[in-house]
Amino acid sequence: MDRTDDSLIALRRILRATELYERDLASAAGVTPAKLRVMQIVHMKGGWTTPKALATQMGVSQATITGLVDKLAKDGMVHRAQSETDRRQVNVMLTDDGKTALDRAPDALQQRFVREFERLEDWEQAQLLSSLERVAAMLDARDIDASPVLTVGAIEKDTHGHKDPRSKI
Amino acid sequence: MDRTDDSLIALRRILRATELYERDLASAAGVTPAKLRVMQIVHMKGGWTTPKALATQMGVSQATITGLVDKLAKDGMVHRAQSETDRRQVNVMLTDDGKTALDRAPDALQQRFVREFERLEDWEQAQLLSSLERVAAMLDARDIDASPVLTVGAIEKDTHGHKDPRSKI
DNA sequence: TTGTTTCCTTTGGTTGATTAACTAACCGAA
DNA sequence: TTCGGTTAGTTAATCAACCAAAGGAAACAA
Repeated sequence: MDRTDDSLIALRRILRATELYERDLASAAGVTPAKLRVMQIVHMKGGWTTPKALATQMGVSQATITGLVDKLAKDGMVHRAQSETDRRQVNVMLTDDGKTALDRAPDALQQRFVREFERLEDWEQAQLLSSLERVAAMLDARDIDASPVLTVGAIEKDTHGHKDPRSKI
Repeated sequence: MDRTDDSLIALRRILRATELYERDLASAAGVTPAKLRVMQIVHMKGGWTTPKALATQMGVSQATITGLVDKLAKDGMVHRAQSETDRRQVNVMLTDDGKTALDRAPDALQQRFVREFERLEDWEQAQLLSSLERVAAMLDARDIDASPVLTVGAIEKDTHGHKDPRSKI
């Protein structure tokens, strides 16, 4: 019985599946994964956002965002426009082509997860959620720092105070 | 209470933690993630293996492995030796320096998971394992030969029918 | 006004990946 | 035994995605 190894294997399968889906998704939309991520975030933010916000959310430097937006602009997926309120800022907006491309890339992984998840019994959903949050806490150093000793009772509250507004899969 | 959303968020945190960890490794001790992965696999295989096996396991092309092994050899972490049984083959072996470096650059993320996991009660381990395997099955129906090395980079034994082996989230 | 900070781009890299073309070695069948 | 096909690995050219450092320009604070 090697539960630790089996758990690691399961975890890795989850990561691997996500990776593969991300790639399929991107090729369905005709862009690379990183560019698709930019477009998804722009869409999620209501159609426009700034390079700064993109860099923060994606966890990369602004220089990287400049490069990605350059390519997306050349592909006609987004366009830049100077902010009227702060002329240092640039607004990155989806073009109609960009929106069309996004539509062609439905989030298959998320859809599949949601479909399967909602088919589960109530108690199964609760257990899965609790387990996932626990694993997330185990891997996410910020939570470890915040509460170094995890107890069963701590599971419920350990996502509160999580500032980082991250996207779903 | 939206369990589906919360589960997706937890999943995303798991992916995110892995992603960030891999990047952090790059800045630590000069060991880049891809090179470390090569060394881990060589170690796992008992101290030596071939470029072909590395390419298959990591899901990248042989040319990529050549490049990585080149750099590792230049760094003095591995060395090449022609196989005696098949002179087309090259054996990639860890040097003493390589072994030392592996010890010094442990897989912090995996270690953290293992440490936390093994601190859990027996029934908690069982529940976590069952949940992880369930999620893995939900996301990935394929049968992947996964080894217990927790990295985003793929380890896939059977890449047949997989035309485009890329990596990196 | 002047100095500082913020937002973004430019420049000049590195890493990790690809494909295509090539060499060398093995292997099976005529 | 030698020819043709397959396999293993390297080389070369290229690309995507990242970064750090060094700006420019606008906003802000003193």
